[in-house]
Amino acid sequence: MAEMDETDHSLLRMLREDGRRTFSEMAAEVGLSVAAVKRRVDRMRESGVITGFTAQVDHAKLGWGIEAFVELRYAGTTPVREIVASAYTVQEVQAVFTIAGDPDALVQVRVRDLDHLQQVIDGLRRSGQITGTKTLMVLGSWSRA
Amino acid sequence: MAEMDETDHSLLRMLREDGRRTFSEMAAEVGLSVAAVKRRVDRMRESGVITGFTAQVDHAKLGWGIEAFVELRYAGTTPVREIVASAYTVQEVQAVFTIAGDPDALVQVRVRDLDHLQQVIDGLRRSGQITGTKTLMVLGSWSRA
DNA sequence: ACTGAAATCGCTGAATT
DNA sequence: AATTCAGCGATTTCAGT
Repeated sequence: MAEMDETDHSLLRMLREDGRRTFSEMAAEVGLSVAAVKRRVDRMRESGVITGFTAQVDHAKLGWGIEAFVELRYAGTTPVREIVASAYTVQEVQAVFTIAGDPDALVQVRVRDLDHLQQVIDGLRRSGQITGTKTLMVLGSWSRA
Repeated sequence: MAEMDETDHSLLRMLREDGRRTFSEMAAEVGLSVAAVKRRVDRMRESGVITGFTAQVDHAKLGWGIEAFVELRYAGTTPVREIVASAYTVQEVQAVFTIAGDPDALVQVRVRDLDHLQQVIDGLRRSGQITGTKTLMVLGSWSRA
């Protein structure tokens, strides 16, 4: 677990709110020099606390308006790495969570329309030793990020 | 739905891979001038395709090592906005997805340990007209981000 | 819509305390 | 571990095409 003081937490919060905020802006806000802020952010990257930076995208604006979670149940003999690997081969899969208990995995997918969702679910069913699925269609989502 | 050409998609892909990539780098890669690239990225922000930029964080390195999804079922009379609002009052909630059918909502939480998880689930149960919960503990996760 | 140039502003590393 | 400073590179705006 990384050593982080209050200033580091402030910088991290600022970068989560706006990943392109400049070192100068942040330096003014925390009351340090630009070089000191850069050093701290570099350190958070090196220690692995910050794993990267990314643009946040409104997928609906790109015509991928449908989001769903698919609960997957696998045959008892399926190893975890195979569960993940098989789900991941489906391009529309955004994230895979392996789960303790039932279901075995929760897969987040993003698709253009319901036909497309049907195809993706079929793809998931074909991609491993799957014994059952349950699809949770997302009506709305709110994220703290 | 926003009008995006192939160049826009390339720029968007680059910014999803590294949200702090410079305009100069991207300009070299797509074969346009820096000013043209800036104009396109500005346009994607204005049109809402890009909603922001953020730092990606390894929460386990900060001591928040446990992730879970909690399926929530509400009393039939509960309006959606109240479902979201009540779940959101719990600080450890990372995201709320309202769902068509059963369950009514899927809530992603991040906590320090199992005691903490217990408290968060109790908090969720208290925060609205909840008739049932089911917790899915995440063992591992892989994201395309 | 893109280019190129000019001015501004921010980043980076080295020397210093 | 923070500061200051100097050199360099990136951003931003604008006139021209």
